Amino acid sequence: MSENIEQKCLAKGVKLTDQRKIIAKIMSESNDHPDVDELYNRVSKVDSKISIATVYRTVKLFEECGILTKHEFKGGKARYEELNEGHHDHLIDLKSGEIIEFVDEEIENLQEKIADKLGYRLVDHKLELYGVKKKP
Amino acid sequence: MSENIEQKCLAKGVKLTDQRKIIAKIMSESNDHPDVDELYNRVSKVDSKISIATVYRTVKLFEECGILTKHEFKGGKARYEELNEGHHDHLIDLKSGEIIEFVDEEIENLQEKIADKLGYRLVDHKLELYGVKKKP
DNA sequence: CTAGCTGCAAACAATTTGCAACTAG
DNA sequence: CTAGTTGCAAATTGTTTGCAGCTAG
Repeated sequence: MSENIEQKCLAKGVKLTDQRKIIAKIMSESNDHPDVDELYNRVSKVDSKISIATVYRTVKLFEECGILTKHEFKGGKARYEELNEGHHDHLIDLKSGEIIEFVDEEIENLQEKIADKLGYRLVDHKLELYGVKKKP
Repeated sequence: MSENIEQKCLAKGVKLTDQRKIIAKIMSESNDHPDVDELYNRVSKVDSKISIATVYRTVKLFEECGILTKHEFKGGKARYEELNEGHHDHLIDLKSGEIIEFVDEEIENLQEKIADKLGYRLVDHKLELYGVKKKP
């Protein structure tokens, strides 16, 4: 089964401080995509002494360890989400700001094919759809 | 044929000042995707008195008028490019930073289909591929 | 122990804004 | 004429960093 964030830190030789444990816990419990400010708010409720600098540092560290991914959606601050095995893309509701995750095999393959055709090996990609809810 | 930037401004009732004309001209002559700083450099060569604030303001105005599009590629400043009828996406060479434009009907359709399936009308999207050149 | 972490406040980088003087229409 | 624009410098916003003290392993 999928190991949790603390186990991943252990595996990477990353020191597990109290503040990191708290940030890790909050992130694994979050089903949305909080920005650093929001994450800082949530973290502060558990330990009000944690500084925002630590949150920034931790979030970057976790990203480098492959524990979190960073999203830079349109015109805003960076948002983070836990990185689990299943890759997915995002559809952002322009009215509400809600973020819907989706997976589509076909589109993944197509991207590989395009990169290949252009003479590149695909390393990473970003697909974001922006839309508004349809009337039924 | 496609109208030029100045015509578009006229049509939108946007006042055409000297600085806007210069910025418009530079942008239509640019085949790359300059960030504001780079654009400011190019513009300064024509009129060294134009301030960077004006460049920021103009670029935002032009974006709102549908004259330019803004790209926020990974971890950098915003880059701009003229918006012509032909939509395209980008592949970014992670080694050189080079940006390759491409069009793929199939992927465009697929995106519509996905949004639709999720109950949304697609308003905009962003697809960026990040890759490295393949050895032949 | 000690390499690595933390909080704090100051530093940065990109972008925005208030204001008084100017200019396109 | 006058609403809108500009240049300047100061202000904001998101993020990073130097440093002295603290802590996990």
